[in-house]
Amino acid sequence: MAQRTYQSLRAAILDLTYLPGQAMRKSEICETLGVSRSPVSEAIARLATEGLVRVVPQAGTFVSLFSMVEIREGAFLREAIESSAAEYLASRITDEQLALLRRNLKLQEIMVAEADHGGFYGLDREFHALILASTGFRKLQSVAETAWVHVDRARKQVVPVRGRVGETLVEHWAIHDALSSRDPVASRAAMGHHLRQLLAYIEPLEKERPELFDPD
Amino acid sequence: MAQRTYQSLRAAILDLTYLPGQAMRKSEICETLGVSRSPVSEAIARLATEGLVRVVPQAGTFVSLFSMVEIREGAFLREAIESSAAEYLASRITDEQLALLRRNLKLQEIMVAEADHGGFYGLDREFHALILASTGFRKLQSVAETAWVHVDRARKQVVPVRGRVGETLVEHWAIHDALSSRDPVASRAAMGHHLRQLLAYIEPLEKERPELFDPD
DNA sequence: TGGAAGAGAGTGGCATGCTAGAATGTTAGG
DNA sequence: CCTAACATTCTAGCATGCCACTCTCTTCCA
Repeated sequence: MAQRTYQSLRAAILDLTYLPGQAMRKSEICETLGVSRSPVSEAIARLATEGLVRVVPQAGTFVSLFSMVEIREGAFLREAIESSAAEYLASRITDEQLALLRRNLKLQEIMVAEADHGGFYGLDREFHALILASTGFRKLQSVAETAWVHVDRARKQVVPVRGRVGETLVEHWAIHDALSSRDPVASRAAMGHHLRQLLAYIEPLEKERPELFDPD
Repeated sequence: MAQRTYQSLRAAILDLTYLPGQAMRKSEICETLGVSRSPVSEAIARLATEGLVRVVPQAGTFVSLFSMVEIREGAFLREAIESSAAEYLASRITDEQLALLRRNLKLQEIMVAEADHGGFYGLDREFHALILASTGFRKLQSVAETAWVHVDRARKQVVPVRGRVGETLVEHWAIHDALSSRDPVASRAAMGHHLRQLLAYIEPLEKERPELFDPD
């Protein structure tokens, strides 16, 4: 049940139900979720290790502000992980795994045609998860997701405004093509290029919404 | 003070004071460290997220067995992170940072000459920490360390037997040289080559001490 | 004698009282 | 009117009681 409160709080932070900088009152959370302080404390401890909240002893826990340093760091980490995964996978990926990728990409094309951005976003996540899962390493996805969490929180502030599903789809196909031709160098390059795109969309946010950011 | 018990337990697991598979009794830990169950629970929760212990609800907490899959995954992750860091750093590293690396390497040479393996190991860690810190990303080191922890636990079973400080020193210098010549490709290659060496020393352990391993 | 069922001990997880310290609002003094 | 010190109120963190569940050892029956 601590797991449940953890996921609940995490989701609330990511979709800005809890605003950056806002205090998270344990007593409030307890009565809202109908649980005791123990599971809430454990959940907050996990959120603190992820950097989503900042705990000040004997004072309070606060939702972390956006930090351009942490966002860049998260982007760097995910690029390091997924680019290496693509390179590693190029010489090992099976035809079945490639077929799963193609199936996912076909669905992405439908979502683009129907302008279903929510559906596209889900398939985007699944596409990257498929690639990481194909390596056979089980925890890679959770590490990448943890690294990515700060980028993702900022992305939600930007992407509804400036979508780029068309370009994203092309880049996804490029990754698939590099993998299917079993070219490690091209696979790393395609994945790296793809992941570097988003950061350019996020950078301006610091100037547009400075109140959300931690003055590093 | 939960932090203190966490570090204490973590160290005990890493140097095999707690053997793989052994049960960790909370009550025992409480009276040993003289603390209550709350900080112990929090520490164990953190260890569980790192994969160092396995918690079976209402049954017990057990030190994780070695797992060749997790060891390979940790090695993959660290290579992904540090190789990318080396590539990233090649075009950004300052002369001061290079000087710090050189100073560290000079000390490593002394340790090799004096056959002080413990001292060399400490400098080895510092060398890699220096490189990660030079990127300006603050959490990189803790992520790499968390990823590496399973490899490190296995390493301690091997390296006292089969040291390779001489070869390691040569590889460290190669990394430094690639960085100082500001060559991203060579830097990534040198770091990747260096990190891939250790795994070859660990692989045989699975056959030598199968009782320590989780039959994946 | 073997196997299964039951009783007991032990475990992790949740709930809750308590304490030390930080922040804020108020009051007293300059 | 401003400043500084104090008191009140809040917080996180630790200690501890309680409970539901698991495991093991013993006992009883086939």
